[in-house]
Amino acid sequence: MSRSLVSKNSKSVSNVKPADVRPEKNDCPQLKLAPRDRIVSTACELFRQHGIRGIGVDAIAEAADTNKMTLYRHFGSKDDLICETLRFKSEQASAFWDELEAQHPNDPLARLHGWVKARAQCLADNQYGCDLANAAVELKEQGHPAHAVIETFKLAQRRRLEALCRDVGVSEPELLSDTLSMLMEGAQVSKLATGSEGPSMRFLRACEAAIASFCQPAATP
Amino acid sequence: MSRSLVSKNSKSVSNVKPADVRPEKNDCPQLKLAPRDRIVSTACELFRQHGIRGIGVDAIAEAADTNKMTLYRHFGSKDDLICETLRFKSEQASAFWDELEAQHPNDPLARLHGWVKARAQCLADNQYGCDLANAAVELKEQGHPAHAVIETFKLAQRRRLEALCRDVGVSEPELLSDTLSMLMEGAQVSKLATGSEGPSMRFLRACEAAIASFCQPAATP
DNA sequence: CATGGGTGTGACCGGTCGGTAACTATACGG
DNA sequence: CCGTATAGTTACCGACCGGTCACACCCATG
Repeated sequence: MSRSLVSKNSKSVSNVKPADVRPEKNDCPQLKLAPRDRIVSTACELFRQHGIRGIGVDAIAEAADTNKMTLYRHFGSKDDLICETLRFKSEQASAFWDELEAQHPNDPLARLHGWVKARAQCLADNQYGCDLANAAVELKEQGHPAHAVIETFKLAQRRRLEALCRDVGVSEPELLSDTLSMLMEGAQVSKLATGSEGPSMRFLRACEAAIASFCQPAATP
Repeated sequence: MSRSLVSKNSKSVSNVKPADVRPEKNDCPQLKLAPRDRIVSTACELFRQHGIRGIGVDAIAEAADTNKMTLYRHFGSKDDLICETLRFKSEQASAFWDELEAQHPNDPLARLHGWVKARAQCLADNQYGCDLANAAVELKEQGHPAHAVIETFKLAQRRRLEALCRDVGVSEPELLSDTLSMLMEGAQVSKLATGSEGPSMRFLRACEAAIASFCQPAATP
């Protein structure tokens, strides 16, 4: 008598059909952006909601209020589109850093706390984690062009955070920077896996504690 | 003149065909375990390598040196199999905790450091991160039975780590526990996204620094 | 030797995938 | 007003997906 001979016909792993997406077509009318831009931003959203492998090009095109042919005229393949959406997200993140710098000029510590606060807010706002990191998890085929985009993005983020920690004048800026990076990345995936009542609920306090401990003259006795 | 009209016919998002997997069939002969167990452990490995959506039931069955019918006689659906592999991994993790307890009886602090060291080793050894967390990232369909398995697992892990921190007698055990959880989760996905030269390279030091700072009477001035 | 449960085989199903072809409709700049 | 470029439409392709069927097989137990 073997175990688990139950629950047939679930189908929940299969992709999302165009019909499931259509109702959201006009949620963000995007006021007649160029088709290409509509496709990119729609793909961003659908990749994030359903996963890269979980949504088809047909559904993306339809949700973007266009069609597959037009999509393929702008992007040679789905992989191309994936890379483009990741680059798009990269640029948004880069803009966030510029904004942060503008908000707290000449005050690195305020910038660092601003960073933590913004990340915590972002964590609370969306339930899908970092698109770039999720893509890295989802796309296992090594050599996939997306990996280069992801790595470039993560490297840039790391550099900026490390530079910020250095500007604050903290002891061991690389260690603090990488600690904060891991806390952030971990908070996002943890929220996906465990829900908002999991470890991620203490993300902000964990970051502040880490920063405080590195601002002390030395944490070792 | 629009951008990126290049690179057609990549296909790298498509699933792995049985033929691609067959050569590895005998890598781990598993010495004629029962078909059911061969399927579970093979599925574990292939899910981890290719992602849950990236491998088909046919390929799993073939790699397990059996066939699709037998697979479906033991597991009513692919989703069933997914859940079973996640439960399998959960049990392995649970066994790891027991082992840890046996290695350092009556010495919570050694146990905590042992945990960090083991996690760091695991991080160095495998390149695929936490299977349960990866599944959470990959399976966006809410209501998927795997989510319950994942949540149960993560909850158990969190409880054990928090109990350990409490036993150590640290200040704010929940905060340290969740900090370590996030560091670990973050290190794994960061390694996937950024590679082994990214933030994850400082995972061990980050953990030790966190523990040290919580062992101080107080980190706040 | 029979019988019956677990296993292997191969064909098959409807559906979706990523991607393409051929043709039409629209917009815009000269 | 025409030519060109872009966008929309429909149908199609081969491949693969998760899942099922009927049937032969093996082998232990009675």
